[in-house]
Amino acid sequence: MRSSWADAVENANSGSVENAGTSGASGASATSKSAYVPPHLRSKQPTAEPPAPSHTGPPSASDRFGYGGASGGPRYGVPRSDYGRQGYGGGGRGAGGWGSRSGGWSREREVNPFGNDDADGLAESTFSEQENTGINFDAYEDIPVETSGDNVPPPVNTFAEIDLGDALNLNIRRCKYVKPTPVQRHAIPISLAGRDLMACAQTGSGKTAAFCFPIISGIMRGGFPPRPRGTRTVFPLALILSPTRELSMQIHEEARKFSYQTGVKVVVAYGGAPINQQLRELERGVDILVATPGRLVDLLERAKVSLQMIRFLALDEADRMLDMGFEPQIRKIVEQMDMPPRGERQTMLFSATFPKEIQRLASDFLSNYIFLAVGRVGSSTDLIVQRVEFVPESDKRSHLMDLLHAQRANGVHGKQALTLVFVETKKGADALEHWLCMNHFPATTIHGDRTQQERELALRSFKSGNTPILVATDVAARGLDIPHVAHVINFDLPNDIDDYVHRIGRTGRAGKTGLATAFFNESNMSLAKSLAELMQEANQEVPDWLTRYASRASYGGGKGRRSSGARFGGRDYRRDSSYNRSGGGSDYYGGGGYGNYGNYGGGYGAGATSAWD
DNA sequence: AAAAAAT
Repeated sequence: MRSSWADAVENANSGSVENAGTSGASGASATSKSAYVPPHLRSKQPTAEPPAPSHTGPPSASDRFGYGGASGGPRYGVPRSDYGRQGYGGGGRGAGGWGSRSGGWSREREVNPFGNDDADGLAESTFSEQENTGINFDAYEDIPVETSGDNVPPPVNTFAEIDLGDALNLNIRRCKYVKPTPVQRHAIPISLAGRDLMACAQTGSGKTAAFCFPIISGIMRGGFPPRPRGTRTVFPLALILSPTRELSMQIHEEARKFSYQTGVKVVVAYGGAPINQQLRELERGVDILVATPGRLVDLLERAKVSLQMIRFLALDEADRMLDMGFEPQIRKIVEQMDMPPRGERQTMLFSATFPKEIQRLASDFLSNYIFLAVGRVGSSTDLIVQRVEFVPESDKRSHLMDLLHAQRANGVHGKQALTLVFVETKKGADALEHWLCMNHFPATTIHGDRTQQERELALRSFKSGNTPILVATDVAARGLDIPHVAHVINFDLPNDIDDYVHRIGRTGRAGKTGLATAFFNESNMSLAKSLAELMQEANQEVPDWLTRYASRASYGGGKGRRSSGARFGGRDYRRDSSYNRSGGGSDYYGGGGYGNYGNYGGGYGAGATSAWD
């Protein structure tokens, strides 16, 4: 019989995971780098006269490797000499203390992104407690972490240990962040040291701040180049790419808070919305550009945007950005336009999952990078109760109805308990939404066939609790931070276990518990093995019938053991024996290209042990 | 086979 889902959550097994220390350094040897050449001194002639930097530009390659690159020994804590140090370390000047913009758009009045009248938002009562963040800080203990790479900078325990600057520190307080999350503790020092980074961490664990803080801080330290004259082309200093429009919007909103009154301007550009308004925003000035790939390519081809001045590149949901659908566009943006090559810019890749083959592709964009894997808040997926039920295709609707009725009966619905239902197709999403509405369950839907307006309306309506059921395709699977999602239902299971991981990650966020229910039937056999293993590793109850399906050889294909590692995120592919045997960097795989993607099930089963096994 | 991402 079925117990209520609320009971299931309550009875969640919250066994703790043993804490694994950071592992020893291994991985790629540093490759030699040529000295940094500012964009305006490079041989390639720009389409327009680029701005002359008011400083020495991005850190030189040798500087970038202050944590033990090719030559320099460890230089922990040594201040950067190439950055103007006036105001460094908190000169008490508040906003703009590090690098005041010499011209351009800093004098424009900036809208308070915190949405309150208390522009400072610093009344003691509001930032002294954790309740506003909704983050369960107790769950932060015993988070397993793995780092690898050369000379990994040590993590910090408090924001105070990091010198991000007065203006940014003020915004951290305004955001009511009390202490850094695990991914922030590790990733921020790595980024501030100028190192490239590949990070596995769930969204909702503070990932956006983990790459935004170093970018904002780095831009302020580096100083703002004067605006170019005689051209309408804009030259952002940082680029953040994400796979969906809504995620780009979300990152933009967060980044605006972090950069409030720092003089750092954040602009977002994505498709489905009028380009003219985005162009106007860009022309008013941009330091950090948040974008989806298609619209950015459009802007680049129209020469509205140049990437010549890029100092920081961040790819969110990096494994999706490098999969079959996106890889050509990303390569075009990163390798075939005018962005400085790896080693000259600083590159950060973030995702909750990082299959080995994708890591190989990603290493093309990185230079002597550090790999970081951080467990979820509360360790792994302990905070999500995962259930899988055998539901024939024809019974799915009535079964869904049963679940929803049970929730309603338990008073678990409305604003505080949203339900996110994933389906496979856009048509299926529309059909299910319609059917739910007919049956008096207020639902809406989000998928790629809807207009951008409809998509945004649907998301707002869901978030507000107005329509507490959202039927979604995979457009909503990644990155979206929707508070109060209590239940994720995989009405149709995805074919890829990593997609499953991202989907269920929409609940159980920020240290809260959640429930994930999957409808499994004959058409999901290819997922049986990986799903059973994933649930087992997350200490979830695996039904016997699923174990039986999983053990059948004919169904055991798929990916075999999870490519992305056991409990979360993944493992540095450079540490695999095949890599170590090659004794080289990514060049060894130069001819590998993308062709093998999808075949990476074999080959490393026994070798893919994790630090927590 | 599907979804996402430019017009």
